[in-house]
Amino acid sequence: MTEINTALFRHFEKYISLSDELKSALNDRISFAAFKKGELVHDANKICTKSYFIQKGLFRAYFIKDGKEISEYFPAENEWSNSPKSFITRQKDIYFIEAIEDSETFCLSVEDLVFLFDHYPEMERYSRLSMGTVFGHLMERITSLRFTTAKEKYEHFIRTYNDIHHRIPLGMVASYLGIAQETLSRIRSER
Amino acid sequence: MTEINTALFRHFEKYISLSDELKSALNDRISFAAFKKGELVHDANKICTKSYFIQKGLFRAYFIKDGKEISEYFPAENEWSNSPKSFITRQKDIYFIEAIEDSETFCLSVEDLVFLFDHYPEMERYSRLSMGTVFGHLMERITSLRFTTAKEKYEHFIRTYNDIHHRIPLGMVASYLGIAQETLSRIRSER
DNA sequence: TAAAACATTTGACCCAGATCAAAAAATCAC
DNA sequence: GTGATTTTTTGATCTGGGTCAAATGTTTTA
Repeated sequence: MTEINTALFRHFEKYISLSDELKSALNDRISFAAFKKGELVHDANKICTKSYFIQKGLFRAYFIKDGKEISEYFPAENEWSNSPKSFITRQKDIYFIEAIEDSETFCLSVEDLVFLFDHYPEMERYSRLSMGTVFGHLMERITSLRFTTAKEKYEHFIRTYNDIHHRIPLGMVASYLGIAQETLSRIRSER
Repeated sequence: MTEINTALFRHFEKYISLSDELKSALNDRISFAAFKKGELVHDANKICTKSYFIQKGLFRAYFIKDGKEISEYFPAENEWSNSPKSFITRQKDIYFIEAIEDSETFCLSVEDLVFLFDHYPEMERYSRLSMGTVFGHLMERITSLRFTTAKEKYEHFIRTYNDIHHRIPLGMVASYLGIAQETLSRIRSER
């Protein structure tokens, strides 16, 4: 059991308790993967078969609309990252994922995850509970997108991405918020 | 096993297979509840301890902002309805739920659900898988809210709420979409 | 370290959709 | 069925923020 895995185990233990048996099953199935800044982690032209737990670094999930990259969200330290629909349904979806910083991750394949679900019911519980957390974030984001000015959207973003927001280039933040780059620049300058 | 429960069992069986044992456990714990049009199903001033599976009818989840009711979503036939965060965390949250039509539902309490999770791991799996579906809807909605005109938002709404959309009053649709009532009225008239 | 590539800022202009106001239509309650 | 309430429509006006264009700043690469 490496030093490295402790961050990941700690993450699981926020939701369930890990038996030694499950720990070793996880260890057997999870591998290490590093990405350089700008490197493509997942290509929308392929089916997403892997999920990455970010130990250090920062990713960006985005899709292309009218030839422009639209950022969808920014998976960071201690979060899983994949193309959700593609990963679950085993079909292609629209999302690309790239590393916006040099990153270190733990990698788990769908097949291995399915194996874990089938043999360790706690993993189902972990999945249910952790999805609940993300669920809440999505609902908050929907509310924030509907009845707020551009400035309020930006302020909500800063709250959500707390210590990460300054690591994300302005243009990416603008498309994440659904506002023009120029507008965001003006908002920033008047603070 | 009543005739009525078949709709609910069919719903579960979209995700997992139900053993006779689980079926009877569900039967023991699920009760029937009817609501009249306009009746409050859940009050934001209380903790949400029950989840309702709508067999017939239509609900609306909303919250109050600046004294006005903002519709969040419209749970309909063959869907569960509750105040998600309140139900999960056992704390108060901002959502009210009301029946916008005379409705018939099956009711399951948190305690009973927890019991089912603890004794039937398939239920954890059901929960994980069905949350995945909802997850996809939320992500689509986020995309639809960001880069679209009021008309496109309305068209996306009609696609999402397919055969239900004509049962929802205009004003509620407008606040769901985050556009002014007047704008929605104009969009409708020019179709 | 220069020049190419990329990201951010600033300026001018314009329009989708918000807001305010009031009429018309639909629904409800007695 | 009729008046009262609620909901929807229509009209007039105004503004936040989008778009286009160009300047400035910052990274990257060779």
